[in-house]
Amino acid sequence: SPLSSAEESSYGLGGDRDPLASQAPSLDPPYGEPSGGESQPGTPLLGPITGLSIQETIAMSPELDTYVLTKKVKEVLTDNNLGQRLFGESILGLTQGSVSDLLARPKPWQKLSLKGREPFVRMQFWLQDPQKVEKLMDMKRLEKKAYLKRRHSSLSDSRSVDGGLAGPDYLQSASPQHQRRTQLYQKKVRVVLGPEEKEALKRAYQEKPYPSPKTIEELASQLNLKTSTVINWFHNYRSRIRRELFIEEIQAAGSAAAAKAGEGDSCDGTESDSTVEGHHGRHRGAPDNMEVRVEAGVSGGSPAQRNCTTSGSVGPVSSSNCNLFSLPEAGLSRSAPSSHTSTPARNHRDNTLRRKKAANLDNIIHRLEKAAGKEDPSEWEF
DNA sequence: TGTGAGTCAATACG
DNA sequence: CGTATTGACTCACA
Repeated sequence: SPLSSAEESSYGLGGDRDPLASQAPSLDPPYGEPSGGESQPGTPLLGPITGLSIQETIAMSPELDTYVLTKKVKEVLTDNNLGQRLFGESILGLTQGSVSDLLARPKPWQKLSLKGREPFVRMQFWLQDPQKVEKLMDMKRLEKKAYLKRRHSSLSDSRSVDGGLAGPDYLQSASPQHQRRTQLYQKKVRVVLGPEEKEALKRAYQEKPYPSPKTIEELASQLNLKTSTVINWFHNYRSRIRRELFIEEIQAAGSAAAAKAGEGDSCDGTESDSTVEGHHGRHRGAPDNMEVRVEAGVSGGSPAQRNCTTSGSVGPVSSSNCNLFSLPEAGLSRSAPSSHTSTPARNHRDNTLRRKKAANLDNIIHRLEKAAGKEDPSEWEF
């Protein structure tokens, strides 16, 4: 809501944190953005035509089918050999990783915040642009040219190892707005949790999705991790599991009635094209051991997530959850394709299942407790 | 202060 | 190389 003026400076829409925009040849972040002026009431335009600001455009945007949208985008990109990085940085104003994530598991439109809808609106506009491919290809060429140029000069310039650390140099000058100013760009080492640590955290999550500070401390010391790492892990895990549930909803709603999506998913991998339709390519692993599946559900009173197309989003109680009750089923980590057991501990699937069910219940309880504080049922948020 | 939503950016993977 | 994953961080909000 306050997207309006708030985060102008760097993040959000005014976004000029875009490395490419400021330095490289011309690449403006997303579409319009002519007003070079630092964010200001000016506000960037999204479409060439509309004279609306991005936020206005987004706010008015009709419901988009994020699943279909991303599918088309992926199609166009791959068909034309255009990478996510280029697309993300020049069209969406996002990094490659974010684009990958967005394209792989888009959240349903209704579950997106105003800000979260922005990338999708941009995708929509992009798809409508008859010259989308040409434009991107042009930028690709420009980049390559610039790259070769840099490379050439630095090579002949004796410094083979360009003075500035590896990586696209336009990224170096770009400031993530925070710790960058630190001395000599400390690469920021990423903590990588070991399999057993994750295993332990997942187990803890199963018992208590929302651990108390005390529990977190304990976990941290037991696993020899920083408290913040444990906290972050829980935040991320919860959030990612939630997203998987959303995706299940889409799939359930999409292919609902018909052949109830069961287990075997086989199916082509190249996609069919119809609209909704479940997306089978299952193996897009969810965070490791968490593969959520809709169990039964469908037929029941399932509100059938009126996601795509129609709008009948009338539902008084914003429900969405009969799927909350679906439980995750032990999944396999990608590292162990064949028969489970990527980790020793995974023998009894029953126990695991039971625990996951418990975790889901805890989750539900947690939400109910929060909702309990609200009188009007319409305020209940699950 | 804690949480969800969005992202970033390092790095694992192919 | 390009893509996928994921710990950490920023924000808005209650």
